[in-house]
Amino acid sequence: MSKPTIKVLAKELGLAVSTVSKALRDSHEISQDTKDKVLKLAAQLNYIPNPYASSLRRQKSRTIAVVIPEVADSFFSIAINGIEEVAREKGYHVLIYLTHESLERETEILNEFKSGRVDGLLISVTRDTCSGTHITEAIEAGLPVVFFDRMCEDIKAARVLTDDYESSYQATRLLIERGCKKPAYLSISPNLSINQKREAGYLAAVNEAGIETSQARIISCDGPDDKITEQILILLRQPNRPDGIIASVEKLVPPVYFACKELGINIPEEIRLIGFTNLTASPILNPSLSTVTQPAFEIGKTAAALLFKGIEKTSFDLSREKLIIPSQLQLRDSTL
Amino acid sequence: MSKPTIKVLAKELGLAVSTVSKALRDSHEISQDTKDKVLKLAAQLNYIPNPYASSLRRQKSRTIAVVIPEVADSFFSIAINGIEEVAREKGYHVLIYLTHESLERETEILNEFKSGRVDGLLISVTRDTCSGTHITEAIEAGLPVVFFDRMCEDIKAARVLTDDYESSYQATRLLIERGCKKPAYLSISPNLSINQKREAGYLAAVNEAGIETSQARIISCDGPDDKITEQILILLRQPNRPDGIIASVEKLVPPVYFACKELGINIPEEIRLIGFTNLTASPILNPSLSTVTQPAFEIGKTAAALLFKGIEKTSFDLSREKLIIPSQLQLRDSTL
DNA sequence: TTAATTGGCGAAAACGGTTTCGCAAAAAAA
DNA sequence: TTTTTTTGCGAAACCGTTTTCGCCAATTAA
Repeated sequence: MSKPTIKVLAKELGLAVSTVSKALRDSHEISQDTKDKVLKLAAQLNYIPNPYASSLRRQKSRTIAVVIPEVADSFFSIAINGIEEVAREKGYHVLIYLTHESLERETEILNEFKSGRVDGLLISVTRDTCSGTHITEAIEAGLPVVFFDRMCEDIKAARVLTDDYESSYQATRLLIERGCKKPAYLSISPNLSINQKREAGYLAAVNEAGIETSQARIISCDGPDDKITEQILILLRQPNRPDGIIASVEKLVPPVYFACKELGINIPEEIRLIGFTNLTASPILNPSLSTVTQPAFEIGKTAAALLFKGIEKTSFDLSREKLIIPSQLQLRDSTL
Repeated sequence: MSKPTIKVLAKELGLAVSTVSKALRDSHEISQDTKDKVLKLAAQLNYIPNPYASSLRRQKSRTIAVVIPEVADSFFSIAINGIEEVAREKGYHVLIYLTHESLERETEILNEFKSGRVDGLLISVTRDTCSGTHITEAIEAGLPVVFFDRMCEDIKAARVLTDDYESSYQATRLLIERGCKKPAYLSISPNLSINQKREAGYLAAVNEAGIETSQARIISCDGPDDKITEQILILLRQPNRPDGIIASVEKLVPPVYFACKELGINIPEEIRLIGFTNLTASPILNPSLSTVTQPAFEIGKTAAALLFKGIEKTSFDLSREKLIIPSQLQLRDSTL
């Protein structure tokens, strides 16, 4: 029993294929009577239209792409959750692509989209992306694009972000209020949009508090992931080590804990810590971690909803949209 | 500059579309000379073949589907990493679908695949799946299917699993060796394949040690996620409370920590704990958590590789394949 | 030398839907 | 009544590839 096509439906009912097609799409040209018959037989044979035939003719795929650096990260996986939810409601399918921070891969992937494989794109860029032209090319080729979280400042496209500057400012202020005189800011990728804003927020708070630049450190933990702990150890072994740390991405949180444990530095007594993370485990860390929690699910949902608006209403100018969903500061024992 | 099709290439070069198509696919019927010309122009115009036209004609999509209960879970997100890696190598695209443990959704999704949208399926089933026929139907319709992690025992299909029985047995033995007289096993979904094996492994170890059934408890934490902690509190408030806990899924780990903290029960002095989880935060929990760590990445990679073997070699009988990749016991402070 | 083969290419028919257009009959308007 | 409009449907083109044939010329075998 091979898959029934629209042709066999037509033959079975003594109708033309065009009639069947219209009946299935509930066209007004077809009588209710005929529609009923067609629908009935279609249900009976469990007819499922071939999506590729439809895509070819209609020049749309009912598919969107999600391009992200990494999926094994609480922020991105939760965001995907939000994206999938609205895609499903809309009857769209979701293709997923991981760049692993490789601009080259990202470029390849985006280039492929010029073929019309997807109707829209949700992207959180690599840390090296802003030098490329692949995204603007895709946009110019007519692909609706929404940045979420990580974006390129100078590309005119929709974006759904969180309040990186503000939340980083608040996090830094918190450390200072709790008594930190030498708060340090840890990052991974200096030129990433979100990092620049978080860094700026940190600096604003530090300057406002009148902390000398010599005491305010911005440490960029580049290099391979397994070397991060070493870099933090070096930082914490300095005689004039920081008494507060902002871990600006999730990945930096475990290394900070490791380093403190190794050096016998007590959190929060000797060093206060706050991290940008959505880890569910934050409350059960030792000590429990104060976090800047991003609205990952909402960002995913909102970005997807925006994208669909752009896909469905061509009159809608997607590129003007800039949505900010605030993060939340959750205070726990690491900043007592 | 609209997208160049094979037709414009043909016209530009004064060739037939069939010739161009064959040249692009490096057919032996075409002279090297012609191929060079075609390839050159194609590169120049950045020609990307329309995937849907190709899919329609060839009746294959170069796309696979990944159907999982949830993506915001360290096991599944890491597994996706492995899957995406091999899909990319093979030039395949990856569609992702989340069931959120709903059998109904899963059925809808699988039904859609009868249309030929995907060439293969990687699935980790919901906790209610085994009652349905949707998977066997898909297989019978000719879709290559590989189960990974969660599967249905009685469906004849390929599977890539970890050694749930054995690792649970070892974990339980560890608790007993460290002195636990009353180890309890916590689960979420009793009828899930992986749970049954883990439960069996637990029981084997418990029986082997001669622990009375009255002291060996299997607690099923059903109900909504936010009630889990309450159920564990009830368990731990019993006068004859357990002195060891196996948290058989990641989701149970935080509630156990919460409950112990609330009741002032010390881990590991008063109760030892081991969890099935891939959380990167395990080493920095309070106390650090001993885990059964599943080879999530390898499972994803292996399952995908197997699937592609089934897709590419029709002679290969996928359904006989059963691969087991062992988990690792990582001992930390929660079982000292 | 002629016959058989090979190499290189083009015409056209798929793949399975969608959409445009045309046509007849029925209904409404004149 | 005739004319116009509406209703319901079918024929055929089309989306962009792939693939099967068939053809002619050039090469090889007989």
